[in-house]
Amino acid sequence: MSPYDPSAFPPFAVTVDLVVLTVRRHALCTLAVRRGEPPFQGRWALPGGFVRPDEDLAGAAARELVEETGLCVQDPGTPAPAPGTGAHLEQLATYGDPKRDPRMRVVSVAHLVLAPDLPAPRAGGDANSARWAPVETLLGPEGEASALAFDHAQILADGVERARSKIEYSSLATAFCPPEFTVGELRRVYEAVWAVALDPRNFHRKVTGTPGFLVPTGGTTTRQGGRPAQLFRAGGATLLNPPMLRPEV
Amino acid sequence: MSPYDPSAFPPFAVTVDLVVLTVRRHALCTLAVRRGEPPFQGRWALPGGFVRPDEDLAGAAARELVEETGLCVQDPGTPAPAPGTGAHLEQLATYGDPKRDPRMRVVSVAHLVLAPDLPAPRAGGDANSARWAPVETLLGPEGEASALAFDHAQILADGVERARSKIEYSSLATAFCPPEFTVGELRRVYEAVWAVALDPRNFHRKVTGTPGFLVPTGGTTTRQGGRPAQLFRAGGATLLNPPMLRPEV
DNA sequence: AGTGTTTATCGTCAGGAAGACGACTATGAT
DNA sequence: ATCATAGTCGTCTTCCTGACGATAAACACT
Repeated sequence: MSPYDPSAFPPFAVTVDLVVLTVRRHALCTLAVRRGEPPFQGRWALPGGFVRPDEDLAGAAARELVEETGLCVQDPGTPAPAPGTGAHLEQLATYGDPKRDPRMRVVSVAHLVLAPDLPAPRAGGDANSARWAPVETLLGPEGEASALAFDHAQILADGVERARSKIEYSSLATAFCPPEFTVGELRRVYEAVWAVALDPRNFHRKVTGTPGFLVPTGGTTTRQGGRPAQLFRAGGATLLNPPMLRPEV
Repeated sequence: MSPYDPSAFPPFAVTVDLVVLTVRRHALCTLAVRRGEPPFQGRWALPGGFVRPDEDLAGAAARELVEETGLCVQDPGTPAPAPGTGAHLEQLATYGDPKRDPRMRVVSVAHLVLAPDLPAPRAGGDANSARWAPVETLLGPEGEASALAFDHAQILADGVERARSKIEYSSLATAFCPPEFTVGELRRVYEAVWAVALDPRNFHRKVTGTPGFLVPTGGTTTRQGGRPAQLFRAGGATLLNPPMLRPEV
């Protein structure tokens, strides 16, 4: 058989699933929707849906994101024209185990979205309920009652690990922040994503000393209490060199 | 419409494509096959083929790899039982632009394979010709006559970039080496993949000083000429911390 | 007004890692 | 014997980080 015979191919369903991460109340949270139908009816799952015949994968992911959250995505691939605006979206990995969906053969292209803290999930489309859940809860002990549907626990774990490692060597952590933010707010993002405590003084030295990472806006804020802090925007740099080091243990 | 209605979904063809990288004569090379039929007849392309209804994505990639090269893959996920044996395989990314194949909607899950230098590509299966080509050649100037079919130039570029960055912080470079190798051979792998020159003394200090990276076998070899060099096997460590630094510029 | 608390920011110091590079060693080739 | 080639061990300087002291500027009390 020809490896590219277009007339005889096994048909697959292709979906996109979304790992939408944000930082809420010092914890890394993800968007979960409750399934309204079998299989896994009533269980939590990652948002997602079928790819349409005429859209590409990133487009399908962006569409699902708007439908579920109202969030707009910075043009993928293009360096953000207005850093801090909108969310970051990237492809995560593809999951295609023959048995991952009991009904049929579904290949799901998972995407990772990093978003600033949002007011509240609007249950758009057909999702009759949606919520931000701490990833600790969803990935907690094995066999948890709150376990995610399908292989979504694995997808979420992969997405979280991707985010954890990517903020080491890129400026992506700013995607969790509003357009203007303080060094302390950025530090709390790192602390939430890595679930560690960082030294405020060394962190400040590191981020302000990395060229192109942060651009001072001139303003200050006191919204965190304490001494007023300088406000920054994300700079043009996307890669951190040397990287931010994740503490051991 | 329900996002998971199994009865009405747009059918896609799902394929795997392989970026098989190796180091030959101090150059990073990839496996290319010549297409025997339209579209892109006579052009070079990455090896690949349809995913079968009952196999998972990594399994399809491993099967295609055996068909094309005879190469066996270490059980993916499992830490290599015999490091240096077989090839490393991992998922790279998924390409699903609606127009990427002019005939039909094809979503391709690209995989990356790192292999030691192999004798010669055996044109297995139906590939009437296959060769190792330096990635420089295939990715050279835009609009080259030798350009790859479909979006395979993009896939290859992504695979090369993945390999280049992954040998920074992992011990994956040993996947390009035979089971036993010298520090100099490993250094030449880094030099070929990164296309840079590295200081032999600092490189030696770095790799021998990283716990778990290299295990001396006791033997020595002189196959490179010059003073006999110690032979090593890949150690159990998979992550390099701190990473190997890629020289700037 | 004064005191404590919180957060931000600057500075100092010691230790580790890396780049540059000198020196020596052990082979084969001429 | 001499040279060329590769491998291996050291040294020195520089940069970065982690640990942590000290000061600054706001707010909440009393």
